[in-house]
Amino acid sequence: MRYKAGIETRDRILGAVRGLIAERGLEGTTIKAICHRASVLPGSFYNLFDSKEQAILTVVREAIDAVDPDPQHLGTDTLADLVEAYVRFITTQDALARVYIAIAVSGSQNNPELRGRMMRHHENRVARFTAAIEREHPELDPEEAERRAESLVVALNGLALHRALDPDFDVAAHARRLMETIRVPV
Amino acid sequence: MRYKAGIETRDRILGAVRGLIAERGLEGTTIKAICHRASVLPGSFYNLFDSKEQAILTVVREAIDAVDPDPQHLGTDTLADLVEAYVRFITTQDALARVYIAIAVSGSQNNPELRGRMMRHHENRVARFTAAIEREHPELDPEEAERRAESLVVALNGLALHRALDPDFDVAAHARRLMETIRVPV
DNA sequence: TCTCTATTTGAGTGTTCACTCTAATTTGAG
DNA sequence: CTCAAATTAGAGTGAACACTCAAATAGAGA
Repeated sequence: MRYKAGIETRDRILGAVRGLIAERGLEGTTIKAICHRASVLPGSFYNLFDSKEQAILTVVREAIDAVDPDPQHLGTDTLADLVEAYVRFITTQDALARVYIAIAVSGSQNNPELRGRMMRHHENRVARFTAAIEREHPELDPEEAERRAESLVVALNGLALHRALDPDFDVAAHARRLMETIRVPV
Repeated sequence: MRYKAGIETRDRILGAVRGLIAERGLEGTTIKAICHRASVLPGSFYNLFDSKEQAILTVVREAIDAVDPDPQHLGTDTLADLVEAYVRFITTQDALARVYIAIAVSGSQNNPELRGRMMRHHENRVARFTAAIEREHPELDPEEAERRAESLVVALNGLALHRALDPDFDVAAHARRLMETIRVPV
């Protein structure tokens, strides 16, 4: 992939994967479908990617990164920012959110590398939430702050899960409720 | 299926499906694997089931029912009972819990019947939780009780989701924390 | 322009999948 | 004991899958 054409094709393929995951789920994302949508033949696909899984993981990585509103870890975002970013992710990128959950449940089972990646992502997220909570509630014991952060993150994932089942589920309202529990005195 | 042999074979097949889903997930639950584990040939399988999906759905129905500790709806279980039953389900039947989540995410997408079933199940569960909360906290506005019930149920599903990713996750402890938020004054 | 290599072509490979079909065997009610 | 129906045997079907490969083409540095 050193010529312009190759880069363009790669982009087209990743776009196709994104779209297919969104519209037909992981199951419907076959090589044939990807190639058709990207106007490419299997040979070209395998000239640019080692496997179908690699292409999908590239897109999944995007999904995981999309959860994070402050990739540079400036440590300035509020709890509300973090929650809002996740709610936006769930509601506007629900296909990617679905993939995120699907990977968490089935993909991580027999794929230690992927499981490790998801776990690290979770821990980073909890750390970000913990820091925000500590900044806003200095009166809280740091350990208690972390416990609340983890509870919140896990509960937010529950919202994503339920939203996958029910498109009318009011994620934002429930997220607001969850956030309020952080303020409860010890 | 009118002879004893047929009934036994059916049980053996369902046991195989249960075990395979537990150990290898939905993806690993193929006809070949089912038949091998149940010591049966494809012809026998299709003499008793119309399709692979039918056999899997039978097992999934079990999983859904297993969540419910009081099938007769006597209306006597406490909130702690309901939460504990779900925690036990998540921790001891984690394979079924995984299936439950997997179905919720991917199965419900293009299967309206299944989606309807899951939605009804969710609503029933929320109703049960609401009733328990109202019994224990008569001071709460009924609508507020229902909102808290739904938040709790959805958050509990988040615990199930995270437990699928991390087998060491302390579901019981987090469930206890979640339950405490119910007691928070308005 | 020449040349090397990236890229594309598209038929083809081997595997796995869910499922079928016919013939043989077993079952149990009458 | 009989016999119709239930059950089992197991090879076989066609489709879909991810992936490969040798040959053709196109692009960029020399």
